[in-house]
Order: sequence, then C-alpha cells, then structure tokens
Amino acid sequence: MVTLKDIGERVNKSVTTVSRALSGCSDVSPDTILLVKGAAKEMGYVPNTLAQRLQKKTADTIGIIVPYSSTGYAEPFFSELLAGIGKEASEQGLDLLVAYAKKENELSLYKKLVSGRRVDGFVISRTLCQDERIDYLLSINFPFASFGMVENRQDFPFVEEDGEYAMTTIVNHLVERGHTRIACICPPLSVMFSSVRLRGVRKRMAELGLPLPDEMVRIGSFDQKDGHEQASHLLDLPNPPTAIIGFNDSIAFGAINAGKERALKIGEDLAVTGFDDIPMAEMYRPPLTTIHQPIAEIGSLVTKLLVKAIQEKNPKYKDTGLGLENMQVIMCPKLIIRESS
Amino acid sequence: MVTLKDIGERVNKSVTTVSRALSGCSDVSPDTILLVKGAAKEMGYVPNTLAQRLQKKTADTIGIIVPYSSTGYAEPFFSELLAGIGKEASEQGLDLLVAYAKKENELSLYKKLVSGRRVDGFVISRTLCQDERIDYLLSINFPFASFGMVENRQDFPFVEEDGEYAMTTIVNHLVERGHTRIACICPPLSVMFSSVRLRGVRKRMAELGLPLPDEMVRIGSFDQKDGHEQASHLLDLPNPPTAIIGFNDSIAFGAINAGKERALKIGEDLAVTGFDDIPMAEMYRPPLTTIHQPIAEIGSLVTKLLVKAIQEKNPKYKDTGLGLENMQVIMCPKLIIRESS
DNA sequence: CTGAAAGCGCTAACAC
DNA sequence: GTGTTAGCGCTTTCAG
Repeated sequence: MVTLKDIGERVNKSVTTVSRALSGCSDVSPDTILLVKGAAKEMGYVPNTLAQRLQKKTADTIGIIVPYSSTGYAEPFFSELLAGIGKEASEQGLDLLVAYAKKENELSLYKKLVSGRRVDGFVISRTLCQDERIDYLLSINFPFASFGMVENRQDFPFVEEDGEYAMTTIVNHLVERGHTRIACICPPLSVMFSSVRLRGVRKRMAELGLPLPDEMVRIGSFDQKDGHEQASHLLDLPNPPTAIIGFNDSIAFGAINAGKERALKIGEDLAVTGFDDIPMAEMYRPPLTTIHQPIAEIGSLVTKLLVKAIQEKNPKYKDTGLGLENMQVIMCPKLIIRESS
Repeated sequence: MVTLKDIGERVNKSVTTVSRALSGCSDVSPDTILLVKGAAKEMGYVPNTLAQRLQKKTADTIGIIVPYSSTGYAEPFFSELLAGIGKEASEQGLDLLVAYAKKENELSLYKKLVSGRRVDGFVISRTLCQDERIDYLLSINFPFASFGMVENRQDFPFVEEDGEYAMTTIVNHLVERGHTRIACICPPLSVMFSSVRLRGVRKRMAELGLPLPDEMVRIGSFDQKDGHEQASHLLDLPNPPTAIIGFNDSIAFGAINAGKERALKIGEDLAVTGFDDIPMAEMYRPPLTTIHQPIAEIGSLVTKLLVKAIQEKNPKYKDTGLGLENMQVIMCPKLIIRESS
C-alpha cells in the first residue's frame, strides 16, 4: 500500500510537495507536478480515505437508518427511496451508510452515529407528527433532510408531497365514479403522512357533503397483509363501502385481494386506490389506481438538500446564501387512474 | 467535541493512561479507571471512530454494491438481502456501506473502495458464471463472501442454494400435475443461478423422457415486465406450453398476467411457478407456487461468513482454524405449492 | 516554488 | 501503574 511518503522518497520531494502536486492546486512547479503524478500513477497510489477524513474532520458519508419490524424487512417503498439516495450520494462522492434498527433502538442509533462522527448528515423518512429524531438532530444542530414534514415545526430542509391535495383528487375521482360510501385504511396516525392524508379525505368529503363515519376509517399498519385484514373488516360490515382508499399501494393490494375473495369485481363493485405508485402497482391485477410519487427521484432530491445543509454548516461554503426557503420542496401529486377504480 | 486529551487534562493523566483506562484492558489502577471513566461519562466522551480506524488500519465497514439498470431500481430480492446483511452487520458492530452502480462501472467501483481502504470486505450477490468481481477480489486476496457460486473455481466463501435440485422438485411437481409441455423463462444465462437452474430443468426433463425444445426456453431479464413479454411469446406459440417455470418470482408474476390476459385459468389451464418466495408471492393472486429462499437469513449468513473471512486475514485471529470447507454453505431448497400450479 | 513542523485523535511499544 | 515517544496517512500553516 503506497503512501505519499513512498512516492516522496521515490522522487526526492517532501511529502508536502507531493500532496500539493497531487491535489492540483497551490503553487507547485509544472515539472514536479508531472513528475509526482507520473510516479503516483506508476506506483498505483491511491489516497487513504480514512486519513483524509480524519484530517478534514469530515466523514464524507451520509447515513440512513431504516426501521424494521419483525414483519416485513424491506418495504418496497424504502428500497426505491434507498436506490435514489444511493445514486445521488455516489454522484456527490459521498458514501452511504445504511443501518437497520428496530423502532425502539432507532434514536440511540442516531446518537451513536452522530457522536462517533461516522456520518455528516442523515436522510430521514416517514416522519412522525411528533418526531423525536428531528427534535434531536435539530437540538444539536446536526445536518439532515427529510422526506416528510412534522407537525409542530418546519425549520429544516424537507421534501413533501401535498397529501391533502392528493386525497382531494382521489375523492373527486371516486365520487365522479358514483361512490358515496368510501372507506380509508391508514397506517398509524402518529405517522405524519397518514394523518395528513386522512385529514385530506375528511376535508374533501365534508366539502362534498358526504359522511365519513368512524367505521369507515380503519387504522392498521403498512403492509399488504394488514391491508387485507382491514379491508376484510370493512367488507363484512352490514353496510360495506363501495370504495376503499388504501393509504399506500401495499395496503391497496391487500384490499383488492379481500374484495376478490368476496367475489367482488374490482373496479366495478368495489373501487380500490393506493398511494405511491410502486412498480408493482402497474403490474398488479387489476392495475392499481394510485398517486404517483417519483420515489427514487425524491430520494435523490432529499439527498441534494442534505448536501446543501451539510455545506451550509461548513464555514467554507457559508456564502451559498441558500435560505431554508430554498430547501423546502412541496411536490404536486398526480393521480394515475387504472382499472382498480 | 471531547477527546482523550481533554479528559486527560481534566484528571491529570496522560492520554495513554486515559486510553487504557477506557479500553478496560492493560494494567491500570482501579482508582484511575474509576476516575477516568467518571470524567469521560461526565464530559460525554465518545471515541472518534475515524481516528480509531486510521490507527487500527481497519474500516470496520463492509460493502455491498448493488447493480442497477435504467429499469427497476430496486428489485425486491435485493432489498430483502440488504436487510439481512444490514442487521447482521450492526450486530457485528460493522458499518454497512451501500453503493449503487451501473453494470459497466461496477468493477471500477470495487477497485475504488478497495484501494481507498473504505471497506474491509464485500458481500457479493447474483454471481455470474465467469465473474470478474470474484476474479479480481481473489487476485488481490481481498475478503469477500458471495451468495452464489461461479463456474470455474470455488476457493472462496459462499452460500448457495441447490438450484438443480430445486428445479427437479419443480419439474416433478408439474409433471405430477399432468404437464408435459413445460417452458422456462430465464434471466441471461451468464448469470450463474440462471444457467444452473436451466441445467436442472433440462436434466430432470431428460430423465423423465420429456422434450424441452428450444422454443420453450426464453431468455430475458429479471423483472415482471420482461416476464410478461416472454410469457406472451410462449402463449402465442402455435403449440403453447401448459406450464411456465419463471426463474424468479417477478418473472412468474408477469407470466401469470400474460396468462390471465389470454383468459387462461392460472393453476388449471396454465401452471406458473416462481423462485425466491418474496413476500409478494404469497399475496399475489393466485398465490404463487415457488421455491422458498430465506433471503434475509441468507444475507445474514453471508455476512457471517464474510466476517470470518476478514478475521482470517487478520493475524490476530489466524488460529480460528476455519478451513474454507466450513465457509461454504449449500442450502436445500424447499418447494412451496400454492394455487398457481 | 518547496520543505519543515504541527496536528487530526487514537493506540502501542517501550521505558521507568 | 503510568508516562514518553512514535506513528497511522494526510493536510495545512509558516518559513524560507
């Protein structure tokens, strides 16, 4: 493993000079630059990243902590997001550190990575209405960017889709199709997007003068199995809904199955909609009406925001003059109508 | 940010002593240990990981490079695997570095991570029959463990499922159900598992005296879309198959859709089988007959092998006495029969 | 233009 | 038991 010192010895120059020659800047004579670069190449020199980082006091790494439950290791949504983040990170020359944690260990893992200086910033996703991760990171002024807002504050960079508006378009669509008895299947309402979306549905239904009785709102989990279960409940009600709004695609898939089991014709007897437009949505049968979110691109966008946030903290770049307002993106959701509704 | 030096100054001890007291070992007086540990806690000391690593000459990080094509960022298979690897890594106290690369940049990314000493080893998956990544890592004696073997050599740690045997069980199952005109949809045969599985099908069909004409073997890609396309070809043949063996679950889902479009009753008119048993397999309609692979556990197992491989290279541990034979695991596949066949 | 010296934070060999 | 000294590989003043 060849070091600056090695090549210094070879060309009879000091380590310093070699370092400078290689880094390109600072004044070094063109001759030595050539000389050094030649030797470096010949000897197969590659800088030791760890050493560079120690000295720069930077990890050149961004972190993402993905929660897992006993059920469902890998939700399709996260995979997509991760891919987007990963691609952007490599384009920015940053490493991506991925850690998996159970919900109860999550915060302490954040703390550990922060205090060990193992990452320069975090991407956070699936925010909660009251999110202790965000409170923590904000309290120590550690860079992060999130996919999703929180309830009580918004003094940080984020990307958000307009969930209320999205739900308006869905309700409109269903009502146009003649549905009046509409149900929702939601993940826990402590999850920001879940509570926002439910609010959206409530609001639009009210505007249209339609009722949304409590029995039409089922709170469950994120996955298909649970979607199936909740939908079964709904469909076995004395007066079942004719349309089910799944708060994500997996839930909707479960609802479709539940409908099929009851010999309902999906898209006619029972309309089902999802949210996210994961790749499977288009391929499911029947194809799923859903809100399109460019998940991978969102991952990439959040990462870009994070990079800015990191740079802002670095005095060298402090003149980028980017206010927070330039680091808060709200995306306009798009309804994709397919055969399930 | 508090360092050893800081706490040394506080308690009037040398940095060395502090370091030793904290690390627990070496002889330090119980008093100073208490003193130092107290101060450390009070001051909120956390070691600087980067510094430790530089000095230990270790990255305490394992890497995985996941390939992506323009289509399909995140195959469900990889996500599962990643989750397994991630969990095991954190249990071992290792960071997981995830990088995304296009196929054509893949090898150079390996080289970059190796030469920058950014990882101590790699997990490799979806091996090719001739795999340049493996050739490279072996040639420089860099630790890795793979999910999947290669064709020409096997002097490295791996986990493999017995793909030939798996296919035997599938063919048996289909033939028992009365199928004789059986087709395969395979990813490129340069991919190890694909060629092994095809060999398995060929072998068993031959043993049973059944033909497997060329037109019954379609080579495509990994995803559902392509599965759909290939299956469409097959089903539009003058003499179409009555059973389709998809070489992974996504392909099988595509085939099921193609069948449905032609008004075939899946599981009766047309049998379809998959491979992997991703979570969706059970939830698809009809539920998919497939080979179960405990993907997340495999991820965890491969990671364990990798950790051993890394330790073996470290002189400190050289007496673990683990020969390669203990680091090569072949798993016995299990057929899960569901309604699609 | 180049080099010597210091330092990033930590660990380890070697004294005392 | 504890401190001194070196050193991991690199960057960055500060002098020449």
